[in-house]
Amino acid sequence: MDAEQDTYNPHDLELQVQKEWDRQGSFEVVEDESREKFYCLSMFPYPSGHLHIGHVRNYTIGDVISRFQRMQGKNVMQPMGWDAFGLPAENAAIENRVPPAKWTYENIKYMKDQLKRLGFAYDWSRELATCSPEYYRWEQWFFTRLYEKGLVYKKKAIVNWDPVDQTVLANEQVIEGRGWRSGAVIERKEITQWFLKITAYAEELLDDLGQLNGWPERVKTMQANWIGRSEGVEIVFSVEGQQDLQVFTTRPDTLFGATCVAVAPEHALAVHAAKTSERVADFLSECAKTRTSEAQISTLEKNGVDTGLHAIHPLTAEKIPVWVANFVLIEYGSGAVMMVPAHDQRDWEFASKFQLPIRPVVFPHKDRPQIDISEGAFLDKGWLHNSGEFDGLSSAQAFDGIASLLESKGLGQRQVNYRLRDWGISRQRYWGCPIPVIHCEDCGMVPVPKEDLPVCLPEQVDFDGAASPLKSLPEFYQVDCPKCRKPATRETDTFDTFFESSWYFARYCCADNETSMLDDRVRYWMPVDQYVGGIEHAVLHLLYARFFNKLMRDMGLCENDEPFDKLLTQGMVLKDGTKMSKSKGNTVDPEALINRYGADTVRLFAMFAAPPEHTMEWSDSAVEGASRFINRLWRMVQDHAQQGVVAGTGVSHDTLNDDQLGLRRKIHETISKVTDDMGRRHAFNTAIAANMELVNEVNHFQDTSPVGRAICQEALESVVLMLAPVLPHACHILWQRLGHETPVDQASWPRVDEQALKKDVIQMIVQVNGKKRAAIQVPVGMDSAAIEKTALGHESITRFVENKNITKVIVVPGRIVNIVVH
RNA sequence: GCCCGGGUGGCGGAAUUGGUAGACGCAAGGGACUUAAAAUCCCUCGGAGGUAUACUCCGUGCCGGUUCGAGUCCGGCCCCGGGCACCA
Repeated sequence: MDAEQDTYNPHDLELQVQKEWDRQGSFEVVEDESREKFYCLSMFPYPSGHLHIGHVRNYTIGDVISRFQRMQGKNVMQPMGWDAFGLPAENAAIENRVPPAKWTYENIKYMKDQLKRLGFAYDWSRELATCSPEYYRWEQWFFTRLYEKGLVYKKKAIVNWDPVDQTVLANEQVIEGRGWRSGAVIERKEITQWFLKITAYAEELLDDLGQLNGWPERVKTMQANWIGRSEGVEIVFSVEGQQDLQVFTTRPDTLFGATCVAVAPEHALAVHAAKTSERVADFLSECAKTRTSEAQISTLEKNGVDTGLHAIHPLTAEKIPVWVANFVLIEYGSGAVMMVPAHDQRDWEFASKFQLPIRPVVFPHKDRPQIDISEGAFLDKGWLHNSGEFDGLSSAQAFDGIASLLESKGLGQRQVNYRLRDWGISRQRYWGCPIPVIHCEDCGMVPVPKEDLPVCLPEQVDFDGAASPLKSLPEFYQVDCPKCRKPATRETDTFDTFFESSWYFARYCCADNETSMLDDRVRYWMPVDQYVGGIEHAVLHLLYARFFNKLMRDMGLCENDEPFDKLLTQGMVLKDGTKMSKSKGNTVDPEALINRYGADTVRLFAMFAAPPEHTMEWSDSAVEGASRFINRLWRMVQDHAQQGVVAGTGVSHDTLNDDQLGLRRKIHETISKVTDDMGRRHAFNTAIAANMELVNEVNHFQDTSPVGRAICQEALESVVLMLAPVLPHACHILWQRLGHETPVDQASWPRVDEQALKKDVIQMIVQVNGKKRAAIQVPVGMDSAAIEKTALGHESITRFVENKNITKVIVVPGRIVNIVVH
């Protein structure tokens, strides 16, 4: 062995090992019914140009899990691809005068190289990019099938409109109410858009959360709240001289307290009122200047204006005013609410501001209609008063009674409402998948037939950023109607990029199929066993992907109900206390770290710094320690190997001395802990810490006898195997040094030797009044009474208990003794 | 504003089921080796008192509660982060 190989030189070594993997095709997999499969997927990146540290964290987690599962003997598929459509490519096109396609493909090339340098065990033969026609043709086809099934429709929706650039802006492009390029004040504008009926699946999407046992509770909670199922009543208020007004409420028991009805600024009634009232018209144009996002709307000061119209209360026939209010959302329910100021805080604030009557009808006491609502509304359920025939009933009884009465009069209907809205998928942008529809004057909307797909996005375009170039490309939009062959117009909107990321996980199973979207291989690989990605995707992406999976299932394209069996939501990597993003310019480029320390160090650091689900604040000072550890392990294995490796690690347990037994116990305690940490808990940071502890112990173990060296070999082999998922390059070489010919990525995970774990005595802590006062050594299996006696006999304990009354002694065998005195 | 998380030494974090708070590592300080530096090795390292590696008290964002025992459970607050439907 030459001296040069004795020093750890990550750059040459990593390149050499990566070449070997490539040559062997180590991570290319095929379906094999005889083996248990494991599909490990990390959320694919947007090709922004460079990997940032959040990617490194995400993909290292996925890679460690994949390599760990390989060592458990599973047939592991870990693919990678590119979420390649999106706004940043358009921004770059404007900035650098380069077509989005060119920019994107160059980024992909660069980032793929970066991923390879990190040594991830990807099956690159399955690589896909969503901006390639081979990929998006199938979602175009899928869309046309959904259209046939009636799951797609058009309706008007509000967008951010830049009146100077004459274009639609994304929320992100609106900076403090102004267009990011033009600086013009943004307006709300209604335009016709395509929608997917996700609400038709609301119930199943909610119910099936119950079978996702491998998902974090918090993600399921967020999704459940997002879907927002609520049971209530849709009530009809007739309006003088107008169409009836439908109002949904979850609190029909408060109906007698309704003193006003409010509609959203976009509601037909409001628009009608504006024709005759200048005040209403002014208010609507004021509202039209506010942002479209819910976050913005909800922070607005509550404001409104009386339309002058009156609604008829369905049960009392009282005339109550109809207002327009800026906090009523047109997109939720019917865009109108009944206001019950006494029992809804928002309504209470509104009524207080505009001196509308506040009429309490639900009270905390059955017999005593008294309540103080001078400081705020009474939100709890209770007992009804001032409610006609329903006086004296509980809220629950009144809910039923009032609902039934309204139904019998044809003035209302029990209804389940969802907060979830249908998914608007149209984008008035260039760099996206063309929506495959043709508008024909005679035939109406005509989906592009399968044989005409894909509708390719022209890639050589002039792009100035104002409006989509597709709208000025007659060769793109001037087409013949597929039905009647008359001249017609092609849709120039593209899909929301979430469309692409909603099914890529299935396509990886058969990325090479040129004749259909999915095939039989999906049945082998799906569902994804482990999905890894950022917590910021907890609702939107993960909900859309679940929805698409159900659509695909209902079309017979796959069998599984849910796409992701287990989910690991990786915490954000923050820089300066906030999310890293290109637009904020606070990203950390891991490349410099790889150049300086090598990929293994970067991987080790990313996994050791924090548990995967934690948010972590970036700091580069600790990388040094990760590098030091690899060097130490390297030297230890080299030193050991130089004395000659020990073949076979069989040692006769009965003949070992205490130190030897101690190290063997440590080895197997570590294997036991690390297996659990990596396999079940995904606590990679503590798994690494446990290996570091073991390495420290080996370091202090000075036994050079044949038996001692055999145990040393066992320890080093265990560490190399357990760290191979994290440090695949270094461990590849170290495993060879320890005398193995089969590469470590094909080795089996070490097994726990139960015999080595045996202990004769254990330590127990003795407390007095809950404070630690002593530690005692007791034989394993000692009964509680004997433990108590030992504890009370300890000199540090007698000091604390003498002259006091012992009221209680709690003994938890194997854990603790607590003596209660006073 | 609404929904979901988080808050433990100088720093990242550990404590898995309510049972020894601070594992492992970083930074810092001291020492060994070296002509020197780097690397490496050894020691100290939550705060206060104390000669002390004896011992005592305090200590997990704040206030209160449950319990023999609370970082962990419950109630109320404060601060920070994520999402809020056209960033991905």
